[in-house]
Amino acid sequence: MSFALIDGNNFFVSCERVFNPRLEAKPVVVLSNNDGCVVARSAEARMLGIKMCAPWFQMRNFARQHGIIALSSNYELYADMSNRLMTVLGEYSPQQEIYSIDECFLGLGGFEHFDLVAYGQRMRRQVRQWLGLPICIGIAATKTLAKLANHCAKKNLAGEEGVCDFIRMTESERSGLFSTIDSGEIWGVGKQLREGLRRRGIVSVENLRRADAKTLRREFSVVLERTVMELNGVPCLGFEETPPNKQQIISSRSFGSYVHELPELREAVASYMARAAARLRQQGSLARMVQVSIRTNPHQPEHPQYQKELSVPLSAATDDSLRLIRAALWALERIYRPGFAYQKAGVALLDITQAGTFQQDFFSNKRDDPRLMAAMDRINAIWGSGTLRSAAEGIDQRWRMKREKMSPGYTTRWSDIPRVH
DNA sequence: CTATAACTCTCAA
DNA sequence: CTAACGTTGAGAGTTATAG
Repeated sequence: MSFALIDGNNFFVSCERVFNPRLEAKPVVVLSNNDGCVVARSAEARMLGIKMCAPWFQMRNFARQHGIIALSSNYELYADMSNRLMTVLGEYSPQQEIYSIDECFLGLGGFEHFDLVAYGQRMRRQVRQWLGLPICIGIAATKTLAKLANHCAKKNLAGEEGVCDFIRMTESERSGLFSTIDSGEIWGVGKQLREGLRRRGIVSVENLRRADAKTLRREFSVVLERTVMELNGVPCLGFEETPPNKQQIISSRSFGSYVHELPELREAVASYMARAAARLRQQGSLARMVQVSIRTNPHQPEHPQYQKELSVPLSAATDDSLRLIRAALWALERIYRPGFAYQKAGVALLDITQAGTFQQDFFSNKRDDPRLMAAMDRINAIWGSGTLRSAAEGIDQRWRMKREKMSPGYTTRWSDIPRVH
């Protein structure tokens, strides 16, 4: 068995460039929600030393000096481009695992007699021509190695023109290459683990690959043991073609500006819960627990800080937005304290079960009417989400996040398509 | 005491 | 111009609690 991992090159920036060629060859960054931090940067922006997750307001001046173009994130656009990308790539194998908005694995079992590098080049050309997006491709015997091969393709450490195939390399070529790569580049090795490994003299990918898996399991975790085996070509990670239902659904967001009063918080919490409940119904599940959290801005320690969350068990599992909103607001009332500048609120649906298999409420004869939610979901599907909503979500929604530099919905909104004069 | 629930930490994109 | 630092989810491991 072998795997390919296909990954978009600075995906969000590339999506923007497809529809705005003036961004080509310039330093461009895309910002997180609320125009907070850098979440994607073009090669030119990276060269200028812009770091991932850098708070935007701190680098405003630097950006102005160097002509860096910043854009708010336009998730509608990226999600739509992602769907197109995944559809095109899915044609290249009967097995596809969509891992994130810009990444997927393809199962290449039975493709061994192919020239896989040429196959990868074909994918690249087609995606470039059909969608205008640049991608890189890593090919190897396990998912962890395919991720690493993709990294090598991106950084031009090995392979040719954005395609890197470890299977085709000799053992000594791989050893040589792996000795030059830091362990932190490996999928599953984050900041903590990298530091722990370094203390034991394990610095490079090659060091880790040669280390004793059982010992590492004892000293770290079973996860690291699997990683080591995967690096040695032993597949430990399965293929997830159909993503399992979520076990928890979270909806949280920072506000456009601080919120002080309960009524505004109530609107936000109701809105977040409506979103979460819609996703719950989409996967055909019910939730038995609702959690609400609010907090001030932890980056301003000189201001009074407050952070609190509360979980509420429901007497019966439900997917009814109105019922879930009532529970969330009940929890919010209990954790709200006046006198603080709230920066963020969130809700979570927990203890999720499949619809139809749940325990009915012993103490209540009230039943949800599924027709109401079905009608609401259909109306919002046709006319846009939020068209029909609970009054608790509010009208003005002044707390909504800021996105001051957002590009148009080029592929999803007729009204946003620029006119040609 | 064990089994499970609840919570914390880490990682990822 | 102001003031200003993301979101979502999984899984492992640890601690608390119930019986």
